[in-house]
Amino acid sequence: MEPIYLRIFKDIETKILSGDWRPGARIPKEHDLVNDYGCSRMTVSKALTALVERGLVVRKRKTGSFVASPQIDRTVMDIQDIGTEATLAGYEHRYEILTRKIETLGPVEAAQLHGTTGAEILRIQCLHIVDGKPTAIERRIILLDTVPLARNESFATVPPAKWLLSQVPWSRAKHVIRAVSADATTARILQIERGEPCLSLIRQTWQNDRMVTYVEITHPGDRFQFAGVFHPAEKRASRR
Amino acid sequence: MEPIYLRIFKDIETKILSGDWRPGARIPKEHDLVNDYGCSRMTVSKALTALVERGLVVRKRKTGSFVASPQIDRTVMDIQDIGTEATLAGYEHRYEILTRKIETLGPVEAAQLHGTTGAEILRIQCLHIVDGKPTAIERRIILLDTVPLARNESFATVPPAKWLLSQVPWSRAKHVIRAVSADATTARILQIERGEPCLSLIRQTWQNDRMVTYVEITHPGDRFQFAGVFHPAEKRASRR
DNA sequence: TAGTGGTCTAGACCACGGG
DNA sequence: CCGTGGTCTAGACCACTAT
Repeated sequence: MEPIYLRIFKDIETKILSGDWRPGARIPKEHDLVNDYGCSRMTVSKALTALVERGLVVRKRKTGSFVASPQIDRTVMDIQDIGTEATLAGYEHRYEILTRKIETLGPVEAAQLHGTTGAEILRIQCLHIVDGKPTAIERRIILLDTVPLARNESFATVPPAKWLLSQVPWSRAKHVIRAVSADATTARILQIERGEPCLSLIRQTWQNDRMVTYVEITHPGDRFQFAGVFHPAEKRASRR
Repeated sequence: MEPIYLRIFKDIETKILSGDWRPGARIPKEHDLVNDYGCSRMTVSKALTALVERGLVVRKRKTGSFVASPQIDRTVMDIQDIGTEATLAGYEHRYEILTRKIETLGPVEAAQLHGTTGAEILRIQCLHIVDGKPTAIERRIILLDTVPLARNESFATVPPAKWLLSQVPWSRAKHVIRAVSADATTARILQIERGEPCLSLIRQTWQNDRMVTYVEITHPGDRFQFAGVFHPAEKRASRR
């Protein structure tokens, strides 16, 4: 027999992960959940505590409990949004859209991303400039089937990463970090020498087994690093 | 007034982090803690649940609760022990000690590591070979003040990372990941061209504000990457 | 002030697993 | 078997904060 608190936990988790309950939405008050499930308030509380710990829920006295805002990377390392990060670190940040076009996914890429050949995608390239220096190239694919609203979004004012966070309620992500050589194009855009080492972060994101986005962010090796302080189970990380 | 469960949590946490209770040690049974703190069993249980969640404690029915084994990186990414990882991935792994000598920490390095000039250290260089190919150079400093037993350890059979995990009960760690160019020495040892991109992981570890070790692990960019799948708050990560 | 979550109790029954 | 943790109750009082 499955524990009641786990059933409550899973029910709410499902509602949130599926996007049924959007970030900021109100979660039934504890008293109501007690009635719904016919259990004691401690049991409800245990489920909600676990949801808070999982980062899906925030609780506020007097006002109630709410669906938290998605923070895919909080568990790993905070590379979610170069702009926000740079600002926090006290640097000026801006970005330019280099290209933006709608295509269909070719067979090679489809295989590489475990996606579907022919799926309609939005392909974007951005250059991020921090403190006046080119700091990252962002090469991104957004699956228009999963995020149809992207079709009409120019990304002129809101960076793709930030915009996506507001559109897709909660996600699963895969990260790969590599060291690569700058190819000719990359070198020119980042204003470095060809062959210089670059730090490459690839992130692929899904919601409910539907791919949301695939992005490769390439940083000059000498202008970027990932850093984090951790004591076990305190998950904050930062980058410089 | 601090909640009782938090007080219990902190008391036990302190005992474990300080090394007072070693990994595997028995934690007082819930009934005893109920008596010690004069509270109900639910309150004790709440504290223990939080300790499990933090990774400091494991609980077993009938047998009791115990101090967990330290797993510094479980919260971040599993790069703790190249040998174990390689074996898990199905590759053959061996390593060679290149140098091993006792020195004192010079002023430059001391400043860099926020350590004390003149502190006695053990300096080790290892080469890790996975699947027959040089895969990582490990350049490590161990503070002999903090880990005196290292003085007599040859590391001929047990890699430094693994040995340290067994010696230092629990730690705080800082990680930095960078892309760097292979210098002449590194290139020769890793059998790559000079200037080729390498992935560098630096990890500095403390126990109770005393530095334990500082290590830089340098991988050829084309033979190594960090990868992880995460859905928020499920912290498993792996590397290939 | 009133509504909400935060904590706590003093029991209870059950599930698991070592002897 | 029986000791241990796993879960649960039906209340209770308190702390915080929006109104």
